[in-house]
Amino acid sequence: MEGSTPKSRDALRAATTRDPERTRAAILSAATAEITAKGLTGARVDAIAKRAGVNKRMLYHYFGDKQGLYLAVLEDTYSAIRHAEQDLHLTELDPVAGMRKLVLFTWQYFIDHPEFLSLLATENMNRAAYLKKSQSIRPLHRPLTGMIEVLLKRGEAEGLFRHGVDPVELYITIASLGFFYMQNRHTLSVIFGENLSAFERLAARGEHICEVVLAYLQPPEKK
Amino acid sequence: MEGSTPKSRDALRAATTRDPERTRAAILSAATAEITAKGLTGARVDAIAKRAGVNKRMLYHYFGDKQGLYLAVLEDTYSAIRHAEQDLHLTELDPVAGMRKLVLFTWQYFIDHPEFLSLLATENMNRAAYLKKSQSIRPLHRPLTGMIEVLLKRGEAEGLFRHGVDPVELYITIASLGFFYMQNRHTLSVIFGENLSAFERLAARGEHICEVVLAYLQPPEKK
Amino acid sequence: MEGSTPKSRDALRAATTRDPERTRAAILSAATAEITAKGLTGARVDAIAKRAGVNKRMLYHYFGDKQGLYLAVLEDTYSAIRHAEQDLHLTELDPVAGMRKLVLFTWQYFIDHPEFLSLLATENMNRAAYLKKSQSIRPLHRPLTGMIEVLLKRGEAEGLFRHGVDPVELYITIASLGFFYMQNRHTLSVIFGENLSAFERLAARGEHICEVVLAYLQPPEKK
Amino acid sequence: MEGSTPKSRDALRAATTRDPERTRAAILSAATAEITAKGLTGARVDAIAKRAGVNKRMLYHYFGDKQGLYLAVLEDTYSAIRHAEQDLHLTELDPVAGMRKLVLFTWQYFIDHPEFLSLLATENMNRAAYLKKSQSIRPLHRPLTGMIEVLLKRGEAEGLFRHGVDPVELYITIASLGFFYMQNRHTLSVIFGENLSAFERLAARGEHICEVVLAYLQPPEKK
DNA sequence: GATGAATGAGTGTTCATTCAT
DNA sequence: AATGAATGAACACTCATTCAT
Repeated sequence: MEGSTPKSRDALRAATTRDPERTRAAILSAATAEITAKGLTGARVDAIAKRAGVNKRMLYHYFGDKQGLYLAVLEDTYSAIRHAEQDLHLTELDPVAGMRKLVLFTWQYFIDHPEFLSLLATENMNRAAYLKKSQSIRPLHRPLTGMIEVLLKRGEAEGLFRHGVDPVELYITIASLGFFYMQNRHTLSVIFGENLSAFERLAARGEHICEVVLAYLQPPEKK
Repeated sequence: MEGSTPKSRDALRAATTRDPERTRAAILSAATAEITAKGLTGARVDAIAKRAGVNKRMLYHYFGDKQGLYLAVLEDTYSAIRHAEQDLHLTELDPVAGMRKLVLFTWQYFIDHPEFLSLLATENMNRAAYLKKSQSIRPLHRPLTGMIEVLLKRGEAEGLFRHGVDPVELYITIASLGFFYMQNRHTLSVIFGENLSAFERLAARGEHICEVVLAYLQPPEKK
Repeated sequence: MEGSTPKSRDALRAATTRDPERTRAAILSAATAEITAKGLTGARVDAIAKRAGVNKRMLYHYFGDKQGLYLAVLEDTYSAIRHAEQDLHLTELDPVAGMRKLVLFTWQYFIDHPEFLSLLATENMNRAAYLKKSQSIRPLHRPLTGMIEVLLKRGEAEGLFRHGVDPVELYITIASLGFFYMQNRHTLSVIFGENLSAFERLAARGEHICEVVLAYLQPPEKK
Repeated sequence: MEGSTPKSRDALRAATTRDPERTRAAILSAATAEITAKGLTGARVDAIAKRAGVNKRMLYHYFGDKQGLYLAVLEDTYSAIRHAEQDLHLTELDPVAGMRKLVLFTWQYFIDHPEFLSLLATENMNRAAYLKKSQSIRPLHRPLTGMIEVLLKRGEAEGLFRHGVDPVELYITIASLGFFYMQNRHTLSVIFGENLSAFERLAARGEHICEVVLAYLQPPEKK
């Protein structure tokens, strides 16, 4: 079972050369894979080291202990999605197009990054104990709400969106509709007797999410 | 660290009398608490036994092993929500009222039963491996989709709901909007700098969810 | 693995009727099977009870504890071979025929009763600790040496056997030649790459043992 | 109960230095003692570790698990006797002297190495399940039968031995006569009321075994 | 910077035995 | 006489972490 974890290309190079940067990256990548697959308590330090192709002692050298490594994984993972969002340049688009782009990007991101879903589940089982200790994560999120706020304000002014929508509440709704589906698709597929991971099913869900969000944003007076 | 886990009333009675029914229930209840708090790998068999106030050997007597106990918890937990839904008698209400009742019930259920959220997160990290083994869970879900289907059909006929809504997709959306919020409220509170667990915040979210769902269901021609 | 132990006919009757004699016999028979298959430490009290089709508590009722049960098995097993030997009525035969009959009987007994071999191995790993406690086993063996002594004396007087053969030493030799082969046939088959359990192989070994014993007994002056 | 198991000299050195070779040897030696004293199921991993003076975890580091350790003990023990036999250089002696040397060596080896007897008993209760998995044991035995074959052929040619003696059958007979006696001397001493472990008794048995084997080998025409 | 050996507290599980009915 | 629930000590094995080189 343990034997099947293949060394990544990073891992192979880390084993042969003395490249601290690469060693660190290999550990982080291996840790992300292990922890998101098995949870924090389920992940094994030995398995991470083997997967990274690195001596176990190195984990402690670079990250202090298992918890430090976990925190690094958490920060790294949050950072990735927030930076990807920045690259969307939503505020340069018109409100409806911008909102649609955000919704679809978010949905696609959850499809492409199951490790993000998994990590959040783990961290919330810990009641965000590690996240609270992080100095770097909180500031990452200001641009996100800012961006949504701009879109909402402009849409409101142009009569495209309803009044009084809370940007945080809205973002949570956007995330919910994709996150829950992707995270729980295994149990949902069983209880409903349908394969929710099928490609067409995912596309249909994306369209559904757009409809739900946009229907909600539509101003009532237009009806 | 965990020495303070208090014995429940069930536990105290199970310890003094020879009542298999009660012993089994005490174990199941303690296991649910432990597993939902720490995950399957994080939960400790010793802690479950101590919390239930029974000898550790009894867990194995009644449930075979830790995995068997986990499966029992899973079945028990799923059964509870599905039976509570049946008690709503939704099909006796008019479509909009029925839908609203389902949405609010679901939201309130997630607030009241954090163990349900937690357990689903755990099971999905296992890719539903245990759920797939259960014989009893699948049939539990037929009435749920049936109930929603009836509401949708009637609403559609009466011109209250849009056409072509998929009951499974809709239920997933209803669940998403509450589940994600409650499950991830710890991390969300940190990253957005707001206390999402506050009482008024929960009430507001409930109202928001209703609006989102009903806005989506509204037929486009009415707008 | 545990599921395959079938209840014997004794076991089935013991379960339905209140027949102490039969219950006791069923337990003894099940215990013999378990203990000789897995050794004293390897045998499980639960497995014995299940195999006997009897409540575990009954083992304690009839035999005190696991060790008492083991001692009963030991006495029962020794008693069986010694009584079978008595039934040979060796002293009524002429010396060579009598000796040959003893040798072949012993060999056949080991073939037919692997549990005897197994139990002796177990008891000798305990340095005969239980056997020493038994009151009934020692007296069982006087007829055996007596019988051999008679044969040797008569054979010696008739010039058929060499002088000064010690009956105990001779019996040990007779037993050795069959016992070792049967007890260790599994490892011997592996290390020598031959199937020592094959029917013809067993027959050949029986003839070989006879030859060895009789060659030894032949008086040197005859050569 | 077993608290008095003293640390061997190997064990004491292994505890103080970081010497993998010695640690491994100390574990193997301790395991041999424990397993041969109590059988595979009776042997305790904790007891082995304590006796070896190493941390329990090291057993798993070097040998995988208890079964792997047992297999190593088995291979090590078989290897020892087979190499000791090679050192006899039997084929350089005349047939009768060579055979006598083999017989007496075998007898003395069983006296000196009770662990060999015990281990074979254990392995045969397992129906040689572990031995069958070993890659290294089978080849060890070819020289033994080869050696005996040479002696038999030469003895036959010189008219000293009878025709048609099977080397495997003969070796089993030689081993039987000593093995059974040593392995079962505890029960035999009880049932026959004699101390079969007494020094003079062992010497007498050695002489008896030689007589039996050589009497069998003597050609019939000489009689 | 990097390694493999070493540790002690703990993991799920099993044991022979006893209790209450 | 017979049963199934209940027990506590022990079982093989694993964990994150540290030491010596």
